[in-house]
Amino acid sequence: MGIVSRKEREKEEMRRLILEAALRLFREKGYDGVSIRNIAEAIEYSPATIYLYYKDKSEIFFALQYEAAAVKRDHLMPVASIENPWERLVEFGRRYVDFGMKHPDLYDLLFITLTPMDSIENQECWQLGIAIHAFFAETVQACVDARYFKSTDTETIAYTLWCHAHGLVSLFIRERMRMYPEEKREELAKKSFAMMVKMAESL
Amino acid sequence: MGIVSRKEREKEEMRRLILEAALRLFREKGYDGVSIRNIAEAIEYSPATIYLYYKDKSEIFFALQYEAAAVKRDHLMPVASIENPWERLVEFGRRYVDFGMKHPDLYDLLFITLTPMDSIENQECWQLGIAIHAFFAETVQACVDARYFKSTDTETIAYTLWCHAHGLVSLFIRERMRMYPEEKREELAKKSFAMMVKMAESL
DNA sequence: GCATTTACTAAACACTGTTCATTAAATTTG
DNA sequence: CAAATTTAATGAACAGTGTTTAGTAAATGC
Repeated sequence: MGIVSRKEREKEEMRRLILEAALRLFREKGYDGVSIRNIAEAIEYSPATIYLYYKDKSEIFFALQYEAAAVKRDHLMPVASIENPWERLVEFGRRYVDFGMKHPDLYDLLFITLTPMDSIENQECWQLGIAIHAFFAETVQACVDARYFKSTDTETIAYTLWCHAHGLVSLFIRERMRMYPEEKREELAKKSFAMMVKMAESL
Repeated sequence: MGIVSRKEREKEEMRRLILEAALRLFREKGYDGVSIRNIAEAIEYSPATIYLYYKDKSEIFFALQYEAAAVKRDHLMPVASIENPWERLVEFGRRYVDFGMKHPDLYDLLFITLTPMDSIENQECWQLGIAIHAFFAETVQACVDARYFKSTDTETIAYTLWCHAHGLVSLFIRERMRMYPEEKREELAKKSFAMMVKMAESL
């Protein structure tokens, strides 16, 4: 292997170094709480060096959002092997909520953060997200096809289920459950999920 | 009226001036997109003057969050006059979603923004929010008492309904419905609300 | 009229994202 | 091998941020 490929490898290593430092810092202090200077300090390089590997702060954000989408995919896609569409759907939902609770910063990155959403459609992370959503929509369609619901409005069913799951996770991780005592919050979330499953059964 | 009361009045007018400029700017550019200097420029005072009326930027945020909660209360509380608890609940939900769609920045302020939530329990805005939530919980309780649901787990029912409504609004205003064509999004939201009402009927 | 309080601000401090000229090292060329 | 060139990294700067402080000028109290 010539020096060209070594250079490329080193460049890739540097990008990883930046990304890992950024992810760790973002998890600790949030996107706005971390500066390029903080990241540079963490990897013991000058701030200007970061700009040799990423165009700006938002590009680091996009790269991390892709990582987050990949973690989410690995967390959810195992349910693809479940034959029964209804069981597959329920397990998908359970894992979606579980992902949000276990990785609040990644969930935030994917579904709440507003930052630079302008050209997101062109980003890899978006493509990955679309693919996972498509799998979800197909699973709902499979349930409709197998007459698991009275309604046949697949799109609305899928969206309604997503709304509930997203509301569940985002109220939790954005600290809007303070009217419930800390130790009851997770239990309430579990009960609500179960209730939604029951409601969906008679949908 | 002595000059003391005039001074107080002037102080109050100044606070209003700051708040109105801040609210307008926050709506246009978001909390992070607006600087103290921007607000100062808008009201034609120096940045330091702002600090004579508000301790820091987060106090302006709290004041605005209180205004937002008041707008929300005015938008929702008229339903208190609806006698039938189920009709009251449905109308409350409709207006909750409507408030979020009509005032995305206020909704954001109340239910999504993370900013300085540390000591929020002591803030007026939180008390107001708690009161509105309590009214919602009481309405659900009234429905349970009147046997509108099979389930009697009031807390979980209320929370589940809230999750769905919040998910609906927050996915919309945080731009996570891009997989649906722009012109279909609001219709989908309406359909989903209707579906949730139907589901709740058979809860 | 003079002392005091009030209202306000210019300037500074320590940050931020980002750019650019410069340096030092690695690589290619003669 | 030495000279020329490309590459990698940075120090310093620019324009912005939230916030504090010292100082001024006007309004008020005596």
